[in-house]
Amino acid sequence: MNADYFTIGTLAKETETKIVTIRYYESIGLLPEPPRTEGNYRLYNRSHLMRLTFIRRCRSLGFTLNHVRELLALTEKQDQDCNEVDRLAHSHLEAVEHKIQDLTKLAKELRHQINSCQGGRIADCHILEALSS
Amino acid sequence: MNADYFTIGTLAKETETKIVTIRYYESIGLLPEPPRTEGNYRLYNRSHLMRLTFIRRCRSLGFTLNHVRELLALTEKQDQDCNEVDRLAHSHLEAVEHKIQDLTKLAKELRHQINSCQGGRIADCHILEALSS
DNA sequence: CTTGACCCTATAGTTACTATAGCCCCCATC
DNA sequence: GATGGGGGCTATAGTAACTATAGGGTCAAG
Repeated sequence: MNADYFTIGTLAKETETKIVTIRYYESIGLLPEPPRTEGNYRLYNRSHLMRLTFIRRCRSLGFTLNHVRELLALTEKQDQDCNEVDRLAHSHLEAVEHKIQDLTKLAKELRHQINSCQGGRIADCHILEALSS
Repeated sequence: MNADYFTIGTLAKETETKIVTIRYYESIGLLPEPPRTEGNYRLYNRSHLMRLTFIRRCRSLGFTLNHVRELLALTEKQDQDCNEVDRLAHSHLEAVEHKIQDLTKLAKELRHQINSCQGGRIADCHILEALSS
């Protein structure tokens, strides 16, 4: 057994993902089928770890699995004609920048609310207003 | 009929939400039951619009409906003792700041990729690396 | 050689929608 | 005032992205 390989439980812990979710991603082709041990255990390496970490972060940022698939495809389309890649990257960048803007507004209001708490009571809360206009 | 009130179709268009999704939010108590016309049509106003806009933005930012429920509750807990509110606001702020960091990294790599496209071919892509460490 | 932690497949359940069926309201127009 | 088309209503079933459970095999430690 190579020290560079690890089982699904380790991968799950490192990425804070449920084991069943990892197998689910494999079943829908988002993660490649890894090699197996003689006892039929899946064996993962660093590249699986990176790919899964990427997927999980994207999911927590509100991208759908199809979005993630596209982003991963961008990675794999190196050294190819890039009109399509460019178009996709632009559209994803726009979405990402919009999300950053929204989150920045939300963070500002949360900080405001935390500051308002100094006196023991909440004065005025604009969390809803931050993202509702 | 007051001009300040509008039907579910209008609300759906304004918030880019499916009509069925609005009714679903009502059914799980995330949106209040609106008044009805004599013909049993739901009638919404600006406050419904704001609340739904907030919910939809939060969802697109990767918060679960339970997170959204908590954030909305923060808004409604004005003038109450604020230990709990403060704790929640801090924890949400932390999550939001983390999301901003991740998105900023992703945006940087997307911009890099877009620039690489100048020559007609993609040189090196680090989108995956941006969110996998 | 058994025990306990971990892995396997397969299937059913949950969350957050989304689509469809079958019917009602409203109002413009014939 | 009948009628037809664009909405709205409820109720139920289906989809996406997980999550839990059952029933069983693997493997290192004692």
